Amino acid sequence: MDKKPCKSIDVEVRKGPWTMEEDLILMNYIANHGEGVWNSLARSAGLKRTGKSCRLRWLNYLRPDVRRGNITPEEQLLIMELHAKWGNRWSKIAKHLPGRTDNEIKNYWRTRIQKHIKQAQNCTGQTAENSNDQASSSQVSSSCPADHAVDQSYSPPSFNGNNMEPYHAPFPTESNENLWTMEDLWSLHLLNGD
DNA sequence: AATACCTCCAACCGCAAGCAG
DNA sequence: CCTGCTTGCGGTTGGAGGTAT
Repeated sequence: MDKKPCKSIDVEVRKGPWTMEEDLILMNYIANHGEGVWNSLARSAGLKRTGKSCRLRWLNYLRPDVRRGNITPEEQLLIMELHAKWGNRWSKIAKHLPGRTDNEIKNYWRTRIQKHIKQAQNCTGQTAENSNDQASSSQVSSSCPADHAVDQSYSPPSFNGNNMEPYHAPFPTESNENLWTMEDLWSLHLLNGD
């Protein structure tokens, strides 16, 4: 893939966190030209990023319809349900959760749900090793009872027992995640005149 | 107050599938 | 049919921020 990092000139490729400027460039470019061939998009837009990186940034963060944080109990249930059905098919699962990205669901699963699965299993006397984190990746539901156990016995702290209470999704808008909010970006983008 | 540890998430990497020439 | 390129996906990692000691 990156076998030929530089076809013509040594174009240095930026990595790491995106800057506000880069975000704006990408947003403006897509607003004007639409999504397209990401590699050439990156070049034409003047971004020193790979097409992959641009695509990821757009899909996971910049898209206007993307919703981040604040996963509702309903969504959480749905994720668990679909994961029990399909395993780690994050993109497939994401399609059933409008505005959610596969990356977010994946992260959510790994950081929140999986943790509680382990805890639940420890409580029921199973060892964490038994359940082998990755078990779900390929054989998933069929051969992994633990995964089903998830559905029923796993009870996320946020909405278990007493009827799906809280999780009042504290994160207002993730505003503090980056130094600028999506609203900032979009208003800037509008100012820049699309 | 300092620092060690933990959690979470954005972003990168490698692989595979799809497609065009 | 073969080859190379692009896209999409899933796994993994690095670092920022939060919490505990």
